[in-house]
Amino acid sequence: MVKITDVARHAGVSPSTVSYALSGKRPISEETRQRVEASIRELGYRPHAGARALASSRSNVLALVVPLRTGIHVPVVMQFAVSVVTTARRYDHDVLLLTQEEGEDGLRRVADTALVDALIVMDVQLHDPRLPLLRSLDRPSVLIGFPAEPAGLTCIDLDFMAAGEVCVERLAGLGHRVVALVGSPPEVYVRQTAFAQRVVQGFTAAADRNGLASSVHPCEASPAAARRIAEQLLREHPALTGVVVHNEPILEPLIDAFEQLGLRVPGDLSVTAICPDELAESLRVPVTSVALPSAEVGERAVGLLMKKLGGTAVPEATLLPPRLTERGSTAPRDA
Amino acid sequence: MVKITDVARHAGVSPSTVSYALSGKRPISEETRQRVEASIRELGYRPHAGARALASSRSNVLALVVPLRTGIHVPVVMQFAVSVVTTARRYDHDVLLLTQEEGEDGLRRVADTALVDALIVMDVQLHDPRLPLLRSLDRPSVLIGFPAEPAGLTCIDLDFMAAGEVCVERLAGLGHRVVALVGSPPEVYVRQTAFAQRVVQGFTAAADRNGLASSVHPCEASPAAARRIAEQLLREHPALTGVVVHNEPILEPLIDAFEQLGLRVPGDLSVTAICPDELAESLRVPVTSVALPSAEVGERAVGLLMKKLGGTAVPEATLLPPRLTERGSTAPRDA
DNA sequence: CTGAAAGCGCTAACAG
DNA sequence: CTGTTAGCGCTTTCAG
Repeated sequence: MVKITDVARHAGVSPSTVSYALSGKRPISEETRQRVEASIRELGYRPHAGARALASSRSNVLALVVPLRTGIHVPVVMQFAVSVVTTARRYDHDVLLLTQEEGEDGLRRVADTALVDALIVMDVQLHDPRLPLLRSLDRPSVLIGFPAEPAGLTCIDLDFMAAGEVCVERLAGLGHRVVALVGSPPEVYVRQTAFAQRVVQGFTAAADRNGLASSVHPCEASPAAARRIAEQLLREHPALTGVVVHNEPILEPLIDAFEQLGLRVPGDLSVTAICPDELAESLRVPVTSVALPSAEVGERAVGLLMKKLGGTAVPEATLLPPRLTERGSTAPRDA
Repeated sequence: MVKITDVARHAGVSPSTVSYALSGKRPISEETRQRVEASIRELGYRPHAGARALASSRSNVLALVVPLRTGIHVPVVMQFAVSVVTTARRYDHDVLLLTQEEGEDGLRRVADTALVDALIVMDVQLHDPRLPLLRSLDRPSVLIGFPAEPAGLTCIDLDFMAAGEVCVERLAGLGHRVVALVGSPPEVYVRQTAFAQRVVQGFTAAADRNGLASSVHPCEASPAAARRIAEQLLREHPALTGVVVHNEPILEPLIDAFEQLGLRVPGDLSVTAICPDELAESLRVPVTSVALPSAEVGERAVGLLMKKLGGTAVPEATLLPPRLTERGSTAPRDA
């Protein structure tokens, strides 16, 4: 293995000069830098990660805790993870993958052993058991999602309440008077996943504000459940003309079900969704939707972490404003 | 930070004794071990990962390279990743997440900097550009999937050829004489992803062997594409009564399309699939399928890596035999 | 702008 | 069964 002293000897400089040439933490004459870089290339030198971590007390690794629960949409998690890894690399960091299964012990372990410099935690619950730990850890963290008590933590997420509102406002603007929210599977609400509840809040508030009749319907992530919900909606809310869907897997089946029940989208029924743009675009009926910006959230989460690692203060809360894209699934209500 | 010398002093032993008590690499008297463990607990000692890696030249971290390409089924990747992480933890290892985007440089980087001890590479192509690198690396690796030239590498995967065969044999056994394979999206074949081609080989060979008329149809992963394929099949192969599907996202839409075209499953048409059991079970018509054992592959990949890290020789090729589960989508052909 | 040298915290000979 | 000690390879004072 070629080490820094080898490079130093080969370039005719001291090890510290090689180190500084690499880190840029002190000025190096252009000529010296050239020689050092040439030697590095020639010898194929790679600094030893462990040695570096030991000497600098920085591992340049971030922990990413991904959820395993049911009721979450896997592609979103994956997209987010990829975005975190890609962004971390831009900052010269790597990403250690942890599953939620590891729980608090896992977080403590990777933090206390200095395996990672900082943590990103996905799928935060309203009363997440990991919050006290994260607050007490000596390493910075960023949460994806907002708990009930976010004080002392750094959180980022789409503003789901505003997203729910925007969907309703859009439907109201098109003249719809009776709307329904088809939401995530029941267990998601039972677990008190913040984002799901926030959508409900926004949806309901905006409906009330606009004088719309509204109802909320959790829904399992299966086509059969979608069909049942569609039938139930038509039966119980015959005047319904606007639906907001916050449940990726059933988006297409639900629209299919409505059409099979004789309702045209958007002719008889306008549909808006909160989901990734790629999904909304790819459906048979492209759906007007508020984007779930996983990639952006991942990017910004890493950015926040880097600032914190650099000693810069960051806002405790970052709520990304909803961005609604008009597609083919919404239309004015028939007069 | 509490370090090993602190523990040693507190327990009245030497640092090496603490180290050995932790690693079990040499016998420690029961009494000493008790004292050491008590001190560790009391002081909340956690060995520094970097120091450990430097001194032992083992980071206890595995690299996992996940694919990003289109045409792969995300939940399978995720399930595999989770299985790798979970299994790695059982062996006291962690997992560093790399995206395929990083390419060969990324692999070389994490290997050469000693960030990881070993690598797991998913989505291996027939002529994967990373193969020479993996062969030359001084760290062990395991590939998920088989390239054209697997010599000198450790590979593991479901035996996709046998899987294709099993599906056909099953249909043949039920009396079906005309069968079709609805496969992965065209780009998957263009990329020469080994597993997709192997399914085709097995499918075709078994069909020929059994004297069945057969055809192969790559298919995009959209419901619309599924519909088109269904129509095309009925038009071009009116005698068709058996279908093998190797394309998760379209499994349900395809069956829907067949039924909307007037074909009952399994009454008029028997369907078998190669897909995760959870998917096959969850469909409206539970589908007879060969399981895609992501969890098992992940587990065994880690197991192989651990053996290699321990200096034990392992087989170059591990092909998991297909396991077909009978569900509601297959029936004997009408006489 | 550069060098010398003191660790970072742990492991693994070596010695007993 | 246990202790002593020499590194592992790098970063970062301190000194010039």
